[in-house]
Amino acid sequence: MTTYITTPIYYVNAMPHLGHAYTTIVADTYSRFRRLCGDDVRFQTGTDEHGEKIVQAAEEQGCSPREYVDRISAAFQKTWPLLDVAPDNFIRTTNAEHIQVVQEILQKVHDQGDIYFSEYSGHYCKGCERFLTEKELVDGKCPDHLTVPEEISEQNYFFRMSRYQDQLIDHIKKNPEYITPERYRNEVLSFLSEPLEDLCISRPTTRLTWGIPLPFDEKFVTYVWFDALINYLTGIGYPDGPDFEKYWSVAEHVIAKDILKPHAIYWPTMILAMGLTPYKRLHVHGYWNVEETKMSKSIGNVIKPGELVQEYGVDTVRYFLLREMSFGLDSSFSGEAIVTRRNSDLANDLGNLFSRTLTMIGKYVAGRVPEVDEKVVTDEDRTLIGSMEGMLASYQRSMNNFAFHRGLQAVWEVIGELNRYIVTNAPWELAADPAKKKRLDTVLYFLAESLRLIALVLRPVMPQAAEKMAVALGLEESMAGATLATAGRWGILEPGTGVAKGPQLFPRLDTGKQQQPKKKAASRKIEQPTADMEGLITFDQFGKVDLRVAEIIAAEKIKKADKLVKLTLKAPEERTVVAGIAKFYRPEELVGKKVIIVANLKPVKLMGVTSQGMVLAAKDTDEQGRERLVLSTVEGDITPGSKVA
RNA sequence: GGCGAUGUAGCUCAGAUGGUUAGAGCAUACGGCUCAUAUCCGUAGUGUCCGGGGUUCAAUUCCCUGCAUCGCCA
Repeated sequence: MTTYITTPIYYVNAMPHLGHAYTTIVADTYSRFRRLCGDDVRFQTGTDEHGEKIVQAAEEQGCSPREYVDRISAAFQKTWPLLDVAPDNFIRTTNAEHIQVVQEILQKVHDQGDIYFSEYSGHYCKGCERFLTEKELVDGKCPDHLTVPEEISEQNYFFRMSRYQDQLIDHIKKNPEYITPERYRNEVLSFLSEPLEDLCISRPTTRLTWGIPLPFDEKFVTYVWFDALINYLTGIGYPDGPDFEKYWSVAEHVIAKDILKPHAIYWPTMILAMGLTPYKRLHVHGYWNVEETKMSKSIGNVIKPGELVQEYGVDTVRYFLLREMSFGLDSSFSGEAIVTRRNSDLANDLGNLFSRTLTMIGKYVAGRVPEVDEKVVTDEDRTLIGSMEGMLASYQRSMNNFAFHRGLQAVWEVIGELNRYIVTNAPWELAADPAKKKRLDTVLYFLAESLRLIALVLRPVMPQAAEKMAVALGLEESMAGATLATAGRWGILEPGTGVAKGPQLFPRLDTGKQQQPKKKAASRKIEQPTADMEGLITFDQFGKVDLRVAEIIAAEKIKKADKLVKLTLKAPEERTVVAGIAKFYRPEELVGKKVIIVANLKPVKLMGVTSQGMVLAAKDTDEQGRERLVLSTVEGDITPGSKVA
């Protein structure tokens, strides 16, 4: 498979901030994830460098536009390695190749009649770099910049976006995943339900020269979108580069919600006008709210990615951003939230799990991965393998859908399970008894192998921590080219592998608050049955459930309820039980069956019928997603009312 | 003004084409363990599931309406 993932190219009127960092980390993580899946991946980011604001900013700083954009673009290029972001290509709209391709495309689209010349006038706001409508003005001023717009009459070139409107609507409707999450797809469709206006794509050179000249009229330069969006094509060698076909057919764009319209409307219509196939998916994310206000360049509460990394570490920053934000929604950002995530998820749960496991392998089995003895493998062990496999599946599904928070949640669920596994198996007790050596070996193998899988799936999110884990587990070389197909299975770790605990993976960070040592409370014994771990119950607890064999002596469907059947049972007394099995059994075929019931369930009224207990049944789903349900019964003849235990 | 989204524990959020006792993490209290990074495990909670009406045997879930917040459009 092949993957082409892009970030927007960032406008160089501002230095890199949290918003840029998030978008780019998302794209980087996805690119690493697809590589982990074995894909041929191309990941591109870059800078957008033309326009009026750039000229202004350069003037303010007393340098030429060229010097200015070189400097800011360099700042972006220097920022990404700090975040462990590794694009395959960094494109700049001032590149000669890009400029040439933009001009070729403009000429082609112009030649086919999709670009026309027209005159209009209006209130032009320099800050917005666009004309404002009367209604947008507040007291005659631009509401965003609080300045009075200039009255300008201008001739310009327009792109016939409207010509491709129906084709675009059709494409979006036929491809539910074209724009995700769904809320943004709906927003675009709602916008498209009104006729589109054509798009102004030029600026006269009398007003702006810092842009790409129109090939068919040298008195004009291209204005923003026809220049910027085309980077997605020029970056992979459009029109005839060898990689173009390969990557364009699978192009996926990541953007923040503020540039939804250009990416979901302008860009696809441009693509259609060029005669290309639309990109594959557009992933739209929300904003980070900082201290209750939106991240904005103009407000000034800008968070510098480099400083974040310096303070918390790159892995923590990446983990936090991906874990904390539900992709598509807004989230709030605070140092306190980062520290909480770092300490509880990374230091306490993962770091400590890793540390205690490696220490025990060092102490109890001389630092070598031990062998599993099949004879001492328990049901709990098999459940653990199942959990790890379940985690791998749900992780992959979530990462593919850009639900990074869910993917990480799945990983942390098994981390919790492993911490419980250590407590229930208490390797320190096994180690104290030489007769339990094989069990000890098996438990430690299960832990090490689970950690190997965790290190594998964390690679896209926290490359450095995952690498440290791999090194400590003695598999740095075999990890290098590993994919989920080759290494994402249980039982790969070789017994005998030398394991060496390194420094702490994630030292705890100071919360700022003084940690009060917990005072020892007077111990006080309360006798009560307690569960040893979630999901397990004690024998006493099990003993409270009164399971019995019951014979169905009558059955009738409850009217107006499509799932419910009223059963009369002999167990041995007669009782009424309502069961939700009407979709799977007809009443007449139920009579005479001996089923297993929970006899001491608190009675409950369903559809006006009091149900005294519950019938046990097993349920699954076949490959078509159809549900199947089979009643639990007993093998052989036995008196109704017999206890099941 | 039009369209849409959201409103669930102290905080951040899951949730079910309507069905027993509404969940998770963080925070809090208590107990246990000692392999581990003052970590880990267990137990305990608290909820007008935004308000009001309707449909239904049954609504946090469906419908209507109001309020609040947010987004898109005009």
